[in-house]
Amino acid sequence: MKVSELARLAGVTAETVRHYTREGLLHPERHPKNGYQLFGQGDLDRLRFIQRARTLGFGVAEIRDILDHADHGDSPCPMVRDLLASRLPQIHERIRELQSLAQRMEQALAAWEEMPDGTPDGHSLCRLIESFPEPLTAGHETGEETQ
Amino acid sequence: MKVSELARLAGVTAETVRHYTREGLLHPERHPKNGYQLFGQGDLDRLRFIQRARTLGFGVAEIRDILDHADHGDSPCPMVRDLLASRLPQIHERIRELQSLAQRMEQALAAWEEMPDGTPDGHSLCRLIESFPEPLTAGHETGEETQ
DNA sequence: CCTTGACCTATGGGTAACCCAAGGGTTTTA
DNA sequence: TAAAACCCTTGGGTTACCCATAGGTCAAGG
Repeated sequence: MKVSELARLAGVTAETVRHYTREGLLHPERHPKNGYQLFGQGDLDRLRFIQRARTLGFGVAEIRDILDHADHGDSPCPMVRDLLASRLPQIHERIRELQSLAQRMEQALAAWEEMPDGTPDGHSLCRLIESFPEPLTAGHETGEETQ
Repeated sequence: MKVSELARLAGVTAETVRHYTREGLLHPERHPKNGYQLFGQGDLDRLRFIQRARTLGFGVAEIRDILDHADHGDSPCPMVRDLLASRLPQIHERIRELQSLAQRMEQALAAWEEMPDGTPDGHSLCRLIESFPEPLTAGHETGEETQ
């Protein structure tokens, strides 16, 4: 099958399939005449594996390593377990950060209700933000907010 | 003060200060002789405001809009409130996703313990992942309460 | 005076996992 | 046979920065 059909069967875009192929997760054959990528049933299984691994938080490069191991006949399970175990605390940390963020947002919205309406003064920027606690400038602990 | 001093006072890197300046969040003067960026106390306040807004989940472009409004004498508070209100459900959704992810990871690690050890067969990739449910393109599986 | 080292500048490339547009070839279908 | 539909590759965009490079500037010491 060709790119679009594989993509449709797996529920992703054709671009995603091409992306995985570029990144070395899929190894389609090429039609000798027109250069089209040709996938088989195994590639569909492989793509579904990729999707499940993604939902488990694995990155594309990690999944490539896992698949490479498996392609060499090695069991990737120990690698998978180690990756899972090392990532899990980070996920929990991220959850805590987001819960804290949600709490701050709700707090801000609640505070808004009780404030002198409008507060259209150019002096202050926005009390809702200005009155918020410092983001812990001094301590600088682990907890970069990026994504 | 110069870039590094402002950065140090706010607890960020000089690169971050330059980044915000490039993105139009800060408007330092320029030393006419050497072109150095010159910041004042107001810029420190502004930078702290930016930091607080970031911890509330605002993006750099949004903060620029907020600051621009304020610079024009308009109260940015309605904008802030709307942004907050529209983003909050997404944060909660993201939390749910991550909790589901953590749960799947823990489930996988627990399943590992009970499996026939090693399972070093090249046929299957990794049962821990293969036996997992489909990503469910648009659904909430075994959800969990947050709050 | 001159060098060293710390600081400044602008530019460009990298990150993660894709999405999208452009330009051009191929296959299918009406 | 010609348009519709699909394929290819290349390159640029997304977020919020970080880092490397090359070169200009400044304070202090020898």
